[in-house]
Amino acid sequence: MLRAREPVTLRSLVAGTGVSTMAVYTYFGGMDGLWSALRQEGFTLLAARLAAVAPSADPVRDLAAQGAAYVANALDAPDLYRVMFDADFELEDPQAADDTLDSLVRNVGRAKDSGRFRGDVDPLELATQSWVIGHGLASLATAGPLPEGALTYAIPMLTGLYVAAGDDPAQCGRSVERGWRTDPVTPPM
Amino acid sequence: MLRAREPVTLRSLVAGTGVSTMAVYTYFGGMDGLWSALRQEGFTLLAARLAAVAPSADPVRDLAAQGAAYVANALDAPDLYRVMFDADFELEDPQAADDTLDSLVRNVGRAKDSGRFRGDVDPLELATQSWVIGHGLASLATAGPLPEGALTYAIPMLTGLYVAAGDDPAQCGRSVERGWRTDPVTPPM
DNA sequence: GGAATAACATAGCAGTGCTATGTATTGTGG
DNA sequence: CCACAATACATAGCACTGCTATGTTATTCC
Repeated sequence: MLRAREPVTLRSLVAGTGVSTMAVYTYFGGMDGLWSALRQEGFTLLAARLAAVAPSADPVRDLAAQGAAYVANALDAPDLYRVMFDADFELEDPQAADDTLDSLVRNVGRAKDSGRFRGDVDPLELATQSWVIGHGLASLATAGPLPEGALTYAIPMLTGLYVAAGDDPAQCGRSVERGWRTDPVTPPM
Repeated sequence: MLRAREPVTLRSLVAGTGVSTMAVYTYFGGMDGLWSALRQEGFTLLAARLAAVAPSADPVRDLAAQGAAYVANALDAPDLYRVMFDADFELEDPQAADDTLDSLVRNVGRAKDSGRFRGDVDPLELATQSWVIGHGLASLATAGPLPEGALTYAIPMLTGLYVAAGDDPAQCGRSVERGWRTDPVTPPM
């Protein structure tokens, strides 16, 4: 994990590569393009990591496992995560950000189909709310104010959210707990 | 609301003031100190705004009203809000950040005392979880990816959180709804 | 195999935060 | 009341930043 936090400058980037500063302009069109490409890469990695959560017979567990994968992804590369949401949200490929949500939306749909969630639950809305919890935890944890242990707040928070969506409290608690405890593994490149 | 987002430079700051760049070093000790002072001011304003939420007879309503005040504060000055959580969390006066939470913690305690929340609820934990929801919404909304209307997700999310803490679902829904609809007013300076 | 095009390197520009130094201005002890 | 020390700034300049204009190769196409 990076700790030094020295500034990322154009000249420091090309220092060890034996290449000149112009290469950055050839491939990225400047520093803005480089940061943009980096954010894009961050969302691609995130989407891949969420997609790597193997679906089980329990869609609520899978939702919690994806939440754990989301937070773990942020903590594995906190600087990258912060860069992703630093600038105004203008990705040249917004599809990558949508893919992040889509895998959540699908699991909410599965939970509806299996009768765990009520029929009037909007999958996109509930997925977005799960995202808000994951981002809130990841953002505060990577920024500093939230202690590491507070990440387990995701368990009661997600449980409350999914119980409100219709799931049985006891069963939901077990599902979320098991999903959250799932050791998230970085997907192969 | 600021839209231009031109870079904040030392020379552009002192341009119209008839003062030289050295004044910034006399009063803030450099740009880092200036940004730090700006973050500090942001937390002071936020704490004042949360403290300005007048307590009612319904502590759950007050919690939701503080959530609304938190998000409104972020949306009134989105650039300031982002600066607050941009850098590593090193405030010269962490008390200002703690004050932000304390007013929430007190309302959770009131909800416990009135029997709305269970006795085993940890006020600091539940206040922190409310903060996570508020920050998640505010951060995603000010960064761009979340549409404006999604801020009302706070209502079902907070309701789910407080119902899980022991509140009656129907009563909690009414309290949170009323609290969230409270028009937040900027406190006098 | 000559020409057009891309992929770089070199050098330099305007602008950045910051500091060394100089110069008033203010407060203070006798 | 006044020499004097300390503060509050202004001026000039340094090292560094992202970026661009121009030159120099390499590659590709017909």
